[in-house]
Amino acid sequence: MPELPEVQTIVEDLNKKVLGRTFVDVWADEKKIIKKSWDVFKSELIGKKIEKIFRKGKNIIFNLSGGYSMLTHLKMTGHYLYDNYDKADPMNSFIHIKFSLDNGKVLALSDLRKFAKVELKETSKIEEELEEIGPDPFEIGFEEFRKRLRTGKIKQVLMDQKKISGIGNIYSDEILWEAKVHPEKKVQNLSEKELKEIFEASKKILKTALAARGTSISDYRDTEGKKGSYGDIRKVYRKTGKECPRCGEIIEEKKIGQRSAHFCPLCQKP
DNA sequence: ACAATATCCTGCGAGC
DNA sequence: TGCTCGCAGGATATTG
Repeated sequence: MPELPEVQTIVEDLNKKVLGRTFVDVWADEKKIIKKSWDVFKSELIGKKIEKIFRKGKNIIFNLSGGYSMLTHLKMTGHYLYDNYDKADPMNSFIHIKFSLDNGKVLALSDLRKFAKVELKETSKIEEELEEIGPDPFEIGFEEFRKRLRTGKIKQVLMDQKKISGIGNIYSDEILWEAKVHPEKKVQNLSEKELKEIFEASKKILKTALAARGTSISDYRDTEGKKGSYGDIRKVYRKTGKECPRCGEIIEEKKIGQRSAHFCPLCQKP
């Protein structure tokens, strides 16, 4: 599922490929992904030029001409595919939206589970929406990071986009393993040292994953339909029953909230 | 005010 | 072999 490293990779690719292009047509077979009337969406989008593409948390925002912006969230299984992507991979075959561009090429949105969200609104309204989303670990220093966490189980808090954005289930597991902190530990019970470790681990893991172009254990693909390689070097996520790469203990899995957490019971004591 | 739970969706792997 | 069933999960809505 796309988290910060995957979304950032996509945004960088999109900036190289579709920045400055104008939408000439749009097609969809699953119109519920669009949050407003299809006819209105289509008529508002066509003719708009892509002036800027950026990321806020896990959201991708296209600033368009005419004071409009398109906000997209890929949720679990969404990914963008551009022009000549890898069609041999079945994961790239769940295409529900196709944006036709003025260079004759197509930007498509593939989404197996159809959870993705596409919103087209005035830029000021989109900006209001984005204010709800907290900063990612690269945008703040340690003091701000600590201030934003406050209470709750650390894994859940790390995944709360209002507090800190960009981190989901995969990287929260990896970050907490790196920082040697149990996922169920309460924020208020964490030492200064542990909080600092978590903050530093957040940046380290996300940076490493970005360099690997993300994690593609299940569904994530880049705009060419290619996989990222962080899955090959991950330590704990979906490694239940395997040995901890640091101490050799068997990795455990536990439901925290509705999410599965993977951790080493020896390195990450409760 | 906050936290726990249900909801959306569909391919896949496990189990019979 | 082929079926059924439950799981995966981000964010939001709903309930406690």
